[in-house]
Amino acid sequence: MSYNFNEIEAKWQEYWAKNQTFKSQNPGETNAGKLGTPFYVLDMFPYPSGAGLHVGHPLGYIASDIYARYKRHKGFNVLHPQGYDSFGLPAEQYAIQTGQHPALTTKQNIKRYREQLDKIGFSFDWSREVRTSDPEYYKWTQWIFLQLFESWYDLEADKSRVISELEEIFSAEGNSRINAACDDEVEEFSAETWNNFSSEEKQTVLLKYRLTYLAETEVNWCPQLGTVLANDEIVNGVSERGGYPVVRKKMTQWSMRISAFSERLLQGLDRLDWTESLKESQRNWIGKSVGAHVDFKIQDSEFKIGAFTTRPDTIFGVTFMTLAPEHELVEKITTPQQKEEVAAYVAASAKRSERDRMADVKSITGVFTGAYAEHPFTKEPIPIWIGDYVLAGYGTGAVMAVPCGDQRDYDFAKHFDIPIKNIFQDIDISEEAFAGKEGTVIANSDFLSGLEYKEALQKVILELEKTGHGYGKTNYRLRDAVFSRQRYWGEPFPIYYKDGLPQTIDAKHLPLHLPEVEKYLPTETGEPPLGNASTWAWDTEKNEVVSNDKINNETVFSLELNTMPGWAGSSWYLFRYMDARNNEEFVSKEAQEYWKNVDLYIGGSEHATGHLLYSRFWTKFLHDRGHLSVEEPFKKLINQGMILGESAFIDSISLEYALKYSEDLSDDLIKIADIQLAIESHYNKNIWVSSSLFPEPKQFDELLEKHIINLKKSTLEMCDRRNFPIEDIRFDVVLTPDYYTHADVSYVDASNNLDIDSFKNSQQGFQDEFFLRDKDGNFKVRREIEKMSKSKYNVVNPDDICEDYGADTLRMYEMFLGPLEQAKPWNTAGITGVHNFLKKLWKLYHKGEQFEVSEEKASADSLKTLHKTIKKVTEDIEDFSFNTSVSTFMICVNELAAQKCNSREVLEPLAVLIAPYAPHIAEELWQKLGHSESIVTAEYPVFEEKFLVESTKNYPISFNGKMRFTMELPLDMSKEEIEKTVMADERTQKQLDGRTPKKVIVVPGKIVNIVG
RNA sequence: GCUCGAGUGGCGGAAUUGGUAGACGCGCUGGAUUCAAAAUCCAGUGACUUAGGUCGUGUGGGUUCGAUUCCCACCUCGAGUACCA
Repeated sequence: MSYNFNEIEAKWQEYWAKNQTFKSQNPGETNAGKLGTPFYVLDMFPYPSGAGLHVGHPLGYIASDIYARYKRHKGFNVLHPQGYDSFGLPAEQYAIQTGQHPALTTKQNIKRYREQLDKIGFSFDWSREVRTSDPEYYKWTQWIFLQLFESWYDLEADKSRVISELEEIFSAEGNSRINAACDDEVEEFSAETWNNFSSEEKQTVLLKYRLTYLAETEVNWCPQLGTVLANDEIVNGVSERGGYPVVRKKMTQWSMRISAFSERLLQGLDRLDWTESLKESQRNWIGKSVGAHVDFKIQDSEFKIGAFTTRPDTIFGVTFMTLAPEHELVEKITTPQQKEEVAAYVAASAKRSERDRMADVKSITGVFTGAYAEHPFTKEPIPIWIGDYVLAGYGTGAVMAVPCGDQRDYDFAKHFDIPIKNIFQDIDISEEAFAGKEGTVIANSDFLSGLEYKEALQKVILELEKTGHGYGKTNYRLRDAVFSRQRYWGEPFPIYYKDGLPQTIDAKHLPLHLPEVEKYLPTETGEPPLGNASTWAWDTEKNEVVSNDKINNETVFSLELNTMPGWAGSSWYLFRYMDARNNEEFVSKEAQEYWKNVDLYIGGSEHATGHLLYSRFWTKFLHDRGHLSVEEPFKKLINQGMILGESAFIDSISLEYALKYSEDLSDDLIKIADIQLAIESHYNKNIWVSSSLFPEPKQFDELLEKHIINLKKSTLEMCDRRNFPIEDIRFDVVLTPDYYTHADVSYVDASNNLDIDSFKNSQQGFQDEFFLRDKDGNFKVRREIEKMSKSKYNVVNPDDICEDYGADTLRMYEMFLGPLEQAKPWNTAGITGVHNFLKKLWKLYHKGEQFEVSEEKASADSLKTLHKTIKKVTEDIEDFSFNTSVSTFMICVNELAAQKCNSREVLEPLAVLIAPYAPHIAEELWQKLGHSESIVTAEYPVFEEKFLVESTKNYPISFNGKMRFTMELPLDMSKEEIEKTVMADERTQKQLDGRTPKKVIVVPGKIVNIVG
């Protein structure tokens, strides 16, 4: 019986679905037997795009599936769910173009995804599937939003607390003593003032403390997408999705006070088993810097400028200050003489997009305000400048410039001829600034002179605090995250507005369903798409959504028009899987305490500063508020490398031919033009050239010549027809590489030959073009590695691989390609090797067409092969080194085949061992071996050292470190005896050629090295 | 610029603690089988070579009896980040 993979795979996929083989039990749910230790394996949430899965997507899913299946064999109660991050931009963009409801598109895409996933044989527990766009799911996303709204951050206790406790504190002692995370411009008030506040005033103040708050902020506005974007959604100054320009704009937006968690998010990294590079990205993103805040009084003014610096020890080197153009004091302090120049500069820099600013980091621009600050210690006047190298969003938006110690300040000072004061002992700063810290001695600095960096740092902070000019401060680059999106396809906020202030809809009335709209575009007045909904008002008496015309601002109010961003739903989904159908809570306490958090998370590194940071933030928050027992969502995380596509390119050349006539005809321009036009219309097509012709110009010329002869012939014929004197026409043919284009890889075979006919028929515009083949009659494409994408025509579909080779082959081949974390190109060339291996495996259990397994004792060799394999494969799985375990299986099967082993004693454990990798074939063999239950929970084979014990070792004998020959020696032989035996060997004597060795190194069980 | 990775045959890659460099697979070469092809099986396959050897893991140095592995300097490529005071 041959290995009929299509039949086997369909059979077992149906069996698993029917028997719910991978359904995991929560405590209390189970009726039979004891649950194993819980183990949670999760893949990063897929967005179901219209393009479907390509072979790159399942890489991580296969790895996690192998691990999940392995853990089941080891007796764990494994939670391995899957679902869809189904809100998002692409479905909405598609809706705008086609009018099709994004819910419909999303549903179709999910269906396609599911079909593709099922074909690969994943062991997902589909009974727990979630979709973020499902009201039963987003009800809880809205609920979490309400919890955030009802919370503030106590920096003293380093913990989120419920907002009513803050109100109590305010009414007892005001806000002067409380250390809470809040907006910058909160004013101090006493308990008395607070208690006399109106309800509106109180709400306005509280909004500045809530963990999600409404405030006018500088946002990244993307006009093409019609929405704001978070910092992590912008790549190189353009939108991550679509690549559209992004500009700065002030807008009233919901934000998340993630900055309050900066330190905890940073510290928590040390306890996570994540890759160092990923942790490093998060550290950089959080961007902690320790230094001081220094206040500079402005001369002849009531204002002062606060500046953050990491080098307060260099304060005596300050020779100017620079403000960001957006800084609020700019307008107030600029002197009348400078007003015009400053206004022009501010206006100009406001117009520059983020991208322009990034593209142009080299040119130094700035303008003097005319105002002077006062040095806190020397009381000397310091000129205040503005410059756009200072970012409004970082620190206070003001820099105390120390040109001798900071290169940007140095360059700025040089450019505008501002003095540079050297405050470093024995350091030359005539060419560039000196940024060194350790070992530097401060000079020229009053009470800091003669001190080393560290001492100076401590002393100056002490002095600043003593004189009230500043204090030690830690700054973070991490900004609060903008949470509003001016889009349709997202979670609606459970918020309505009363007198311009946001009011929450009580949790018991959730979910607040996404309304239907006619159009998915912004309204004519520029409001978000929800502004198109006619039934989008909240009736506070009936507690339901009612028609907009009922709005009276007494009992019926207008609802929030923004929706939540994509990361809302994905920041907590891991907990929903634990208890996916719970209608009372987002997750039950028991279920969460049982599963805790994700033990193994596999996904791409592109989520480093988005999803992975936001979900850590929400987990910490929900933990603080007592809803979760854990503080981190993902214990161990592995980034799978991207599978790249091998694009196929075809190149075209153009023939430039000049027609030259004899003198007397040369001025007959009309006729020349006529001829040229005729030639061009005749040869008005691209000439595509096989890439095999490029490296060999001779062959190329030869082939081309034929072509040119035809060209000449037809030209001459034409001249003849038109009564043109042809004798004097000369052709100058010049070849120039013209342009290239992608050819769909599905028309290219493994040897890079293009199936020209199929290609011409499928891709528009090539029907009449000319393809120049090489002398073997082939047309070869040029290959190049690129990201796998539909637009590059290099997508390989996993369904096709499953069809041709089977899912088991696909699974093993993807693992065999190389280390999981490494990016690698997809190349089908090697897939036959893996497929042949599975065929060989199948054959071990068969004799001819018959299944046949012997009940006799296996040979010592076969048992050794088996146990060697158990050992290596188990170690490899634990290390996530799946590529080497595939090799190990190949070696195992090759050896067993050579040993002619067909003993049940070996073949039965082997089937279990390979089941995580190739589950379908393993199930089939398991059934043939006589088992009625699925192999999925079969016990994992136990490694026994005794089968590997050897009595001899084939010692490599090296001379000066180079291996020359090997010698079989007993392992229990002593060092001295080994040396004696080796020295006595004639090959040793031959190598030595009469010399006496200086030294003989014997490492028993390892090596012998003879020196001399 | 900074941070983190990585450089090994024709290709993907292996060598887990410093101990036989190139496992395993692809490709290629030769052979068996076949009318033929596919499939399958067997053998070979780092380079050079005077056939004894010599060289060989990005480059140059170092430590060591012994280095792909450890240390120093440099080069190249990839990823992330970018005026962060």
